Amino acid sequence: MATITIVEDDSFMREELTDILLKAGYNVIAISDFQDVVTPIVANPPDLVLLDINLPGLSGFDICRSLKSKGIRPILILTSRDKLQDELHGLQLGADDYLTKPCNRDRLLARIQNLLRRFEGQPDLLEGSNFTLDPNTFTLYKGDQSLLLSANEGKILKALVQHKSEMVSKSTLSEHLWGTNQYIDENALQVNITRLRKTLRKLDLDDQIETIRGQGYRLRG
Amino acid sequence: MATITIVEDDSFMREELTDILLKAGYNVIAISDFQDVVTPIVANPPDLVLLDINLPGLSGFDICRSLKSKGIRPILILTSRDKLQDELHGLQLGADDYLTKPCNRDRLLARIQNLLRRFEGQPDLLEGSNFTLDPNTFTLYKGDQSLLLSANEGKILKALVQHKSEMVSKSTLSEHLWGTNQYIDENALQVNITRLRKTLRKLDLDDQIETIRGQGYRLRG
DNA sequence: TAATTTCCTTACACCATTTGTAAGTGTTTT
DNA sequence: AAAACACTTACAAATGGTGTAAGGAAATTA
Repeated sequence: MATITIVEDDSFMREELTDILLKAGYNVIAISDFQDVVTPIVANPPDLVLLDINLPGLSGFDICRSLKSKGIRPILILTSRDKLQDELHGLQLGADDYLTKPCNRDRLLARIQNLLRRFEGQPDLLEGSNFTLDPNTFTLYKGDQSLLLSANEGKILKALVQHKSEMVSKSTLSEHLWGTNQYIDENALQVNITRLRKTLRKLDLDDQIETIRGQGYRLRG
Repeated sequence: MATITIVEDDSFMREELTDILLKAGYNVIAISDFQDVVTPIVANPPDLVLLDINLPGLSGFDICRSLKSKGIRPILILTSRDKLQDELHGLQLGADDYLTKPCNRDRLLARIQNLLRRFEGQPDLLEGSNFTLDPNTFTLYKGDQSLLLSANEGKILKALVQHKSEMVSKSTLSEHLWGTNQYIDENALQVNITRLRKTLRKLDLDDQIETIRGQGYRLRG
């Protein structure tokens, strides 16, 4: 069974987490000395690290990246601040998922299960019918060629690929581009579609995006 | 012992590779049906894939990315074309290393050993004393902040971090920036150093780069 | 067919970023 | 004090991304 290391300074929280995980059948190592968190973890690499980002006097973010640079993954971040910013920063690199405290038991276990499953082999490439998209860097691949999409192109194509072969409404695409209900001229979307099509053509990807009149767009394949 | 899957259409080559790997103590699965390469590999994921990029009628690059999107890694590419371009493309995403045919036995085994060691946990973040650098995306991390460096800034910092606390000569840095012996005004390097320092200061990283008069620069720490 | 709606494309202007050059100032060494 | 070296600032050019506008193309409807 998988081993999970807990890094959490609040002793009550730490024991509760330990209890939950033990009962769920995981091996648990709880760190209680915060002088040097990284080396003991590296010395005995677990299958997952549960990391409180708010440690007294320490930067959880630095610990997170330090662990990752040593190959320790996945890392699930615990945070009491429920500000979106921090979560994004945590995910931006190093962390693989986050959770806000106080956390529901089932939710916690679900996330952990998810990460463990996912990290038996890590994917994170989206496959179209004729191409592959890295949704993080917006790099487009086909055969031995590759291409960096612009932000707008990437957002559109990502949305389309995620709804593989299903129609994506214009308003949905607008949200992906400019956020919810930030209304921009509808033509702006059209222009960006045109530009994406043009870019796709550079890799001989013609006729990938089908337009559904009055509704939205759809990826062919 | 680790399992290695071989994808190679030339039967002579395939048997030779199989032989070498078996004698080295690996479990070997050799694919001989090239109708659908990906699914059998996904069904039985090996610890490493040895992939000939020149398959008749197939795009080895597509296979490569398809495998990676399914979480199959590492992938070591075999190529008979010794063009640098292809190798770079192979590495750009999906492949984790490459090898040109015909290949030396010891070299092959060394590469494989390397990859297997590396992929027990994958790092690829460079750690400075106060910061972390992703040398691929040139993203700079410190605490909960991050920052995208420009190409020049990234190249310089990468070179400095790689020679942690050792001096890096101006000519070496020039090579990292503009390639070997492409002489550009020495002042250009100074300017780029200034810019990097300024950027570092945005994350409160002051006095990171020490100048060694008449010689070059050095990372403090 | 004609009118209307919807979509596509091109050109334009604006902005932000990156970068080498140049010139002047500061600092160290001799 | 002079020379050598390093630092900084400003400038201009190039590049790329973006929304807007306007006109043409295509599909739909009457």
